[in-house]
Amino acid sequence: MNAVTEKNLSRIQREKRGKIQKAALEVFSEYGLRSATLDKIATACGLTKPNILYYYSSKDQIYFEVLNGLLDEWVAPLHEISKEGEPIEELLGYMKAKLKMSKQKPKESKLFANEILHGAPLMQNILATSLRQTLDEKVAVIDHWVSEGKLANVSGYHLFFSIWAMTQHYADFDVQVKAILDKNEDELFQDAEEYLTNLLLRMLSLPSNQNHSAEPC
Amino acid sequence: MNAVTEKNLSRIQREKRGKIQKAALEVFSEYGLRSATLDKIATACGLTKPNILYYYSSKDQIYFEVLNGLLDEWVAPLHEISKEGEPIEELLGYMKAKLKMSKQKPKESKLFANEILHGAPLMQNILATSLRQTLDEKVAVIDHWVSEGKLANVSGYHLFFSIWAMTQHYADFDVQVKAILDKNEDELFQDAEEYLTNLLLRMLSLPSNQNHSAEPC
DNA sequence: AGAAAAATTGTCCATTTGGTCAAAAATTTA
DNA sequence: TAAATTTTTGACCAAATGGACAATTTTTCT
Repeated sequence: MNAVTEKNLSRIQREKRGKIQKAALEVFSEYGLRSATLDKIATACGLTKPNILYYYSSKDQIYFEVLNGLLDEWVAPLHEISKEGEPIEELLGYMKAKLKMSKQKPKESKLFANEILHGAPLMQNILATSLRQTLDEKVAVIDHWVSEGKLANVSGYHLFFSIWAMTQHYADFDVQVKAILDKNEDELFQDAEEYLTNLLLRMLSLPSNQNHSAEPC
Repeated sequence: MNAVTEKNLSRIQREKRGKIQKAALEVFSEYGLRSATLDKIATACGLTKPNILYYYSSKDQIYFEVLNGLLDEWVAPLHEISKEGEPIEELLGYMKAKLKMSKQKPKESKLFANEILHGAPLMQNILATSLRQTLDEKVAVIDHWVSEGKLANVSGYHLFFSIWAMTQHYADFDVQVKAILDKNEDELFQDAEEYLTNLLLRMLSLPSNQNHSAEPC
């Protein structure tokens, strides 16, 4: 019949599952898996608790679905790093993409942060296989750039760790950031981007000659 | 009578409260406030649940005491930054102190991270007053160094954010880091320190002349 | 030692919460 | 329109859990 609709779900099913997932993201990202209650999710999406359980078999399953549904999107910017591109440009672009996600998707960021913070019981496998493999590839690209003399000599792994840490910090610890800085969000992220751009430029540029022009003394 | 013992607690009280706090740190840092149960804490310290409630009036109070008991220690390295010292040395020292804490006190780091991640309901006040004030002072020091030409021109606030983010990342997201890198902890933190030292050196050194010696072309 | 105070515990309770289920309501299909 | 199917819900249950409390044991003090 309706082989076109994704996963063969009826209109109602797609709508309701969507509502539930959206509400679940709100609640899980704010409270974490355990503190989030089905009642909170139910209230947030205007359904009753048994109705939610008609669409998902358990609270854990909702959590799993939400987490998994966001995973690809979350890792996507990493795939955009191109071996063919200009090294520093590529890495600056990656940082900016991650920072943009922190600004526009803080709930998602917090959801992942919370999951990893508590041992990543549902993701450890993915981290150690899929993410690790992707990262290994990108680190190889960085090593290549370094060996070609297009990039200062840095550890690719730690470079990625620090980009993750610094960009996600503005989402995950926004309460702290906002307790210290009064700026509005636009200003804040503008400043952050400027700061991080400068940081990466200094970090990644070759020490002797900035840019490409070697200018002998 | 025993006016010397801190807070006038008996030997037994000091011992038991210590045990409870230690166990509570384990459990709270692993599970978070809500998922942690008094039974888990009781098991972890070898006491019964009612016995714990003899020393602390509620689970929330235990959490509050643990968090507060660690706060001073947590912020301490910030106070060590001296206006009189050599700027880059001071900031490298701060980074190293924070990194050392991530290595030696990952549970504490996770406890704070979790608290802030979920809106810092018990700390927002402290963040916005005490921490903010201390940080303002230290940022003023950095601005002073910058204006004196002893440091590259960077935003002090964002510099601190990035140092916090990068160092605490190795504790808070250790599961992810370890899923990606096989190194043992000593190696890992050794590499991290090297990487971060390099990063800060490049970030903070004045662009034209490294070190202090201006060597005209 | 004996009394007083402190510490410990077994038992119990109320609330929260994930989940069940049968019945009712709404929707789709024939 | 009537039957079949899907969706929704009110009522209910069992387990988990924070906490109360009286009784008992241990420690301290005189």
